[in-house]
Amino acid sequence: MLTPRQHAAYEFIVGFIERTGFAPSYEEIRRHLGLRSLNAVAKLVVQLRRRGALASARHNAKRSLRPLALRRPAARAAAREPATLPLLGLVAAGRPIEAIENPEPVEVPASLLGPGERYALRVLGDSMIEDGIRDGDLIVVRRARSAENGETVVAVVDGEATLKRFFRRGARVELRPANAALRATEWPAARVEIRGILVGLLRRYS
Amino acid sequence: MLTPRQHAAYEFIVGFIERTGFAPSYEEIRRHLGLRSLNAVAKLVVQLRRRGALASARHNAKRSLRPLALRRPAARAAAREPATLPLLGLVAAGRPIEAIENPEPVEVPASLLGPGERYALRVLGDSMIEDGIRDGDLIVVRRARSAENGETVVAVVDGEATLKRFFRRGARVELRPANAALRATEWPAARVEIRGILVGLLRRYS
DNA sequence: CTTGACTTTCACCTTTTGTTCACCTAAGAT
DNA sequence: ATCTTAGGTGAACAAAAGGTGAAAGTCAAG
Repeated sequence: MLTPRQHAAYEFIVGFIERTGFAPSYEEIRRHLGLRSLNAVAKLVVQLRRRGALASARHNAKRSLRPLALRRPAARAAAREPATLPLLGLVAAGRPIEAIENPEPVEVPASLLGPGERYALRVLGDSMIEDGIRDGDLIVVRRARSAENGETVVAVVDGEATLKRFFRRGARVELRPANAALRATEWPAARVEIRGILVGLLRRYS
Repeated sequence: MLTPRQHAAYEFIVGFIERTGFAPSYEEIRRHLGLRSLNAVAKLVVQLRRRGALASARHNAKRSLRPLALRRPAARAAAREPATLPLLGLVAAGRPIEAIENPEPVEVPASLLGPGERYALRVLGDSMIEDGIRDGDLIVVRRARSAENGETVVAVVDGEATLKRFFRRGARVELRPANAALRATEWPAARVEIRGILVGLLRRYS
């Protein structure tokens, strides 16, 4: 549970993101809360992370505050059945691989469901390893045709499906892997077809 | 079930959270109940926790009162429910944190179930980030008292729960984080109590 | 390579708040 | 009658949370 101060900070951050599409800087939070020291903001952010209200981010990543869904139970729908999504194929990594059309159903928890059409993919390779997405993971994707900067998307370029972070650069689009060994690629926006946005991940250790 | 006094306190707490989004302090409860001593509040809170109306919290955590769904048994018999596991608490990272009692259920897909008793924990911090386990992830753990070398375990050392890779070194045990910024620790085997082995992971992007 | 915009950290201080100790009262249960 | 449990009073305490100011560290873009 948050303290009033933390709550105020959290509300501001969430609201800010909703209004502007990007996260506030510490300075902006400081001003809004009427503080004098950035350290106070930093400490609040630490608390919010500790309490699971904000996701932790790459060190020093700017404007990277991201609310972590601490969603309230929501009017639980009627008799729920174990929900399944179609496993549409493999999404790659270093070397993109085509998606196959062989929808085998996989069960996912309701917490990974939500508005919009969703499907599952198996991750192949290590291109997103620094974002904690590993070879063999099952990802849940919400079907979408556009994305916000920084979101992780399933995109098809020249018939090859990849999982990358999405950044719009004017008329071009950057697809950035989370792997220091790989380069970001940039394409004319028209050549990149977004197929969905990453919303969940399932991993099994055997 | 609850005594009238307990009920009054509980109602106030729940209402307060609904109104403000955060939990009341003991002082605020005291005022509302017309008490003079904080100790009276403390005792009521203890009762409410004992009776499963409130979740237990970290020692000294401020404004951490959290109502626990007092779900009545309902007809949960035959109806095939999505499988759930108890969310037993937080497992840390840099700074280990206590487990909570009074687990709340979280739904997991059948693929993460299997032989043995299993439970869920919320990951806090980045100690295992290089293994793709991130802050806020939900992990599924199979209860076990021993582990094989290299397995990722939930272990308790001196009352602190951590998530680490396990290695046996003769009479000692090495607990190795997956984070270059952190050091592996080594302990006499007797001091390390293994609580379970990591078998699954669930992440949600918001 | 430098700059500017940001995030982190350090040292140190104040306030808020949960916990505990000793002791008291009333109402049932044994 | 007395033991146990729920509720209370009041005071003291320790830890967590919240802050100030300044400095250092990072990273992407120019």
